[in-house]
Amino acid sequence: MGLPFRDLVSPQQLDWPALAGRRLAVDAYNAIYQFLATIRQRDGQPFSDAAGRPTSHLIGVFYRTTALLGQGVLPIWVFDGRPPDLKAGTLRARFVAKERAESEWKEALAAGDLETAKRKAAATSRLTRGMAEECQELLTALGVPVIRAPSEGEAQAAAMAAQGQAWAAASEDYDCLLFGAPRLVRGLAARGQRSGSPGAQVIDRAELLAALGISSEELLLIGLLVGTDFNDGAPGVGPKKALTLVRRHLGWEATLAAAGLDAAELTPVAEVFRHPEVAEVPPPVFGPVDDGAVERLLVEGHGFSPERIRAAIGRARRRPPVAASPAENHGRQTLIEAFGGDAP
DNA sequence: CACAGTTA
DNA sequence: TAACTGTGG
Repeated sequence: MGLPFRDLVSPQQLDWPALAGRRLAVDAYNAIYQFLATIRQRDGQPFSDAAGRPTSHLIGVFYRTTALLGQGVLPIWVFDGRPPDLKAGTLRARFVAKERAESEWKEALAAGDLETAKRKAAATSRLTRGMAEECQELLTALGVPVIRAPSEGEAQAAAMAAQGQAWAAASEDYDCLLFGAPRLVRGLAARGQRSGSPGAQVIDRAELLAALGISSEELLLIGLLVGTDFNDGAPGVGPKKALTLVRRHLGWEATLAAAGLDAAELTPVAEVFRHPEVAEVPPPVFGPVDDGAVERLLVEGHGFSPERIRAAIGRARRRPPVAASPAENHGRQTLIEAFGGDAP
């Protein structure tokens, strides 16, 4: 899945006030897949409405978004378009892995092993076109901008951060860094309004390169060596070995050759990262929550509890004040700007 | 995942 | 108030 960069990066912890007033280009598919994997019952069965239609994606998107807004964080949800042709192999492998997890889930259930069952069930998650559209509809009703990327959502999110339309890209996958995001926000689980709640971690791309002593192209090389969604990587080479090799600064061809990879074959893969297919998008605008539309979708459409929905919308409206001093406010958007000059 | 109710 | 546990759909 994502690049194994955990051992290479040293993230900086951010509390909620540090994120307030900032726009985040959220990798929607990454977040929703996590919701589908984790918002499940004890036996691994996903949540569903009375008609048996899944609702885990809606629960996750709704509560994540209202929690972020309640913290003053401004999420722009960026959805995937058509995957690059080079991803076909990865997509096939994922399909096979899901089939396998499906049978292992059933086996665990038959054996009465609920813990394994839930873990296997998580790996069967499928995000359908209809589910993505439903999430987009919900987000629009919440007054939150939705971007449909032409191709990879992470690439679009990275581009938006690079262009300053967002402060950072938000994803659990490190791929955003290869796509050029200047900052990557991870761990965006918005554990309530509670004091001392964790907030999130940020990885600054320039700081990362400086700390590792490598260039942008060399970071891409590490990706190619360990493998991405678009290539297999060198056998036996993980992040540590890849970094050691890249630090010899042998250059593009020699580095790949040293790991037994064919540079010519990897040029199109590198191009996906260097020049990803992204769209120019208008400045994202946040609007007011359309209570009626949210309730129609969640309460009437899927049997959510109206009390819970109203309570969460209320929390989303109760945003913290914008940063106190101009210095602290640097790089942030005031809530009046964010809400199209119509702050409540 | 995030909420809500419970417990100490 | 914080930590824990069951529930939501």
